[in-house]
Amino acid sequence: MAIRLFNTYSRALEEFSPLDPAGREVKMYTCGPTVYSHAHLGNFRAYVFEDLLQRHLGLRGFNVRRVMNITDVDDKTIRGSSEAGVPLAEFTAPFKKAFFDDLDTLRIKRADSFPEATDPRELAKMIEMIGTLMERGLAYQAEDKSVYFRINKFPDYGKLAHFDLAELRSTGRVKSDEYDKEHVGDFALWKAWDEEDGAVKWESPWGDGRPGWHIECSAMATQLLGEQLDIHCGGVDNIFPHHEAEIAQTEGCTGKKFVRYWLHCAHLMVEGQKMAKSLGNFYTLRDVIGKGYSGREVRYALMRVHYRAPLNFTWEGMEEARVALGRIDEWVRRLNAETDSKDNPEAPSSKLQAPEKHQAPMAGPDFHDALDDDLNISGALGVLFETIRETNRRIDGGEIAAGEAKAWLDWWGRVDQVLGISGEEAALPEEIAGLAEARVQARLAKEWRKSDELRDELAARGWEARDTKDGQKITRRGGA
RNA sequence: GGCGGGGUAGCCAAGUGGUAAGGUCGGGGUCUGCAAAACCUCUAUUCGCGGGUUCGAUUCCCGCCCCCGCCUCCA
Repeated sequence: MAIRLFNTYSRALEEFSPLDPAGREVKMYTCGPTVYSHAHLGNFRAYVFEDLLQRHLGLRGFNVRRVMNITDVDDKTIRGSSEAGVPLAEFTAPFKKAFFDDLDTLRIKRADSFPEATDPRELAKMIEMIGTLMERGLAYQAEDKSVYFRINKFPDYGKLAHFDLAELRSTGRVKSDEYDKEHVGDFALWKAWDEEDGAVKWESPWGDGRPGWHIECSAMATQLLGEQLDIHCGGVDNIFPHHEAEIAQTEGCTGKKFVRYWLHCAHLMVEGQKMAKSLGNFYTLRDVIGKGYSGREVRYALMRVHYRAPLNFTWEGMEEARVALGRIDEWVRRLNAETDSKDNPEAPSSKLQAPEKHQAPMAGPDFHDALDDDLNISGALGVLFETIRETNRRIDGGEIAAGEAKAWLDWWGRVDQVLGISGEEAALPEEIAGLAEARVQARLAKEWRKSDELRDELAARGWEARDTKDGQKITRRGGA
């Protein structure tokens, strides 16, 4: 089954085929964070979506080369460093580190490179591109000394967002100091230095200053991935102007189609509104972890809604994620028990004849097929949970042989290559083991009151005691 | 005003021209010393509203309503 993706450019589902179908290489560029504070959950929704996309393409045999930029110079980083009274690089460093820590917490695979806007090599590329645009009359230096892109010279400007330039209407977000431009829609390629920038400046043919935001991505993408990309992702708020500008700049330089597939994810909402730093209604990953949730629980909560639908962040949703993951964990444990507990791993399980060949037996829709359809995660999770219920039912009935349990674990392994949500068995702390043993003794003595107290005690510490036909089982609940 | 996304059970959310996946919550069971887990079972005659096409529409067409976002540097 072919992979189909919704392309913002055409506003239609398109069958995915990379530039180089033979090599199966996919060049993917994803807009990264501006490191002036901690990224918020809305940002991470986008990164989790991109991670899911990368993992699914990987499972389908594509070799994804991904680049994610780090914006470490802009108005906000400059303001932050000046308020903190430290050099720009010193101000952004801890936020860069925090960003990578957060990626790890959410089990987001690292991109192949994370270029930074202030890297001299990247700056050189930006200046080179601006120079080319100047030569071609696609850019001009205004009276304020800044260099702007001349959108009237680029007929395709507006094609991605489907905007008619004549219809552009100001929303008051235009800064008043941009009156030197030929057209209100012209955007800065190089921003001339002014006093507020302090020590932050680089030399260029047009005087000291710093790069505009958009040129950053054009330069890094072409420098690291080439003039044409397969996939470019971001949040819907990047469609205009950011990605529109990227197309104009890049194609203005190369004359080639910049991106084949534009993918954008919808916003994360809080109480029905977009989560945004500018609105002050945002949570950072650290806020949620601080409430006792684990990275994989957050990952699941961000991933479980289709990327093009708005996702409302709620604590109820976090609880649901916790319960659902606990169910998956328990299922995996049971399958493992079915493979472990049999006396002879060579022999089929005691109970029934074991079929020799256990391809995970699915008639009907497959997990990965669902994802082929524009990352239909709900459909895919539906397959997973139906599988869980069915295999649990058969384990209850003693119908699963060791070989089949093993086959299901293999199936889960492939599924989790994409989901990245499997739990890790936490080692039993001595203290917990002691309480558990005391409870076993109490139960043997039929001291129910004492055993119930010990169960509560364990629960208070995040461990659950269950009495099964094979004796007491201690498992970690929630978290991890 | 222009351009998008969305409106399906308490909540989250798939989906198909033929009569509604899955998750979660809640009720009832099996099991258990009691629980928990797991499983079984119940919970939308109905898919924002009104028309139309059709033997039949949640699914196609037309009109309308509501929510959210973008419209120059927010993922």
